Amino acid sequence: METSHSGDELARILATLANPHRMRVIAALAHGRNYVSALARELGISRPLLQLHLAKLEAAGLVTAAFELSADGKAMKYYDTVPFAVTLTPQSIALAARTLTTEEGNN
Amino acid sequence: METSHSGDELARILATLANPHRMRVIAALAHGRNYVSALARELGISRPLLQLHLAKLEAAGLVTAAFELSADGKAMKYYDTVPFAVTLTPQSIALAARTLTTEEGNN
DNA sequence: GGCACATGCTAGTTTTTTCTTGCAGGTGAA
DNA sequence: TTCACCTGCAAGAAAAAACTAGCATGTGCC
Repeated sequence: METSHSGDELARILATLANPHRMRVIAALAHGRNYVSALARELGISRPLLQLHLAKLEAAGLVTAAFELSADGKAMKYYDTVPFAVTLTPQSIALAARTLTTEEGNN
Repeated sequence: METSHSGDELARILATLANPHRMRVIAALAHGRNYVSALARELGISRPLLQLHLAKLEAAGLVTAAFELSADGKAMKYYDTVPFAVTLTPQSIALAARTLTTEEGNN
């Protein structure tokens, strides 16, 4: 299910998804949840970089994070995808554009 | 109708749509085609800036351009939206991510 | 203790994108 | 000719995003 987004929300979602790393993160998490260090190894990127992308995905509401204690007592941060469905058409863009809050008045 | 996109195509489409100015351009053109100078006035942005955004929209295949002679013989460049429909879900992202061509092997 | 694993954060660099400014060309009409 | 339109392009500045490197914390196990 998908509620309708404001123009700013939609712009943020699109900007977030429009990145190869983040697309791969979504793809990896679609197979199942994972914690950041393992995910970084799986994707072959550095952990700080992955954390940056995860933060953006979470800010856009596309993934969720949950702390969990492993069997040996370590705190792991598990990420999972949030089910979303966004349909883009000229009309849906036009509708969203009406609620954009970027200040006008530029030349 | 919408054919399925490669990961790179999808990324480009999303990056292109994820911009307030370009969303407004799509919205304006959804009401009807227009030429760039008039469109710039309508949107309240400078013509060079609009041309930049139109070029990106055209490169992403979201709008088309056509030259046309006005009644008084001036060459006008008319832009129009291309009907598109892209649905975004974790699964569709995952599918597209498999065809990304960004070189891997970074740390 | 020392190693291997987990997390977080931040400062600084590199790269990309966005935007402005300014110039060029063309047309028709007064 | 001059004015009001239309187009195109490019150089440089400004802003935003991406990325690296490094240091901090904590845990359990050998």
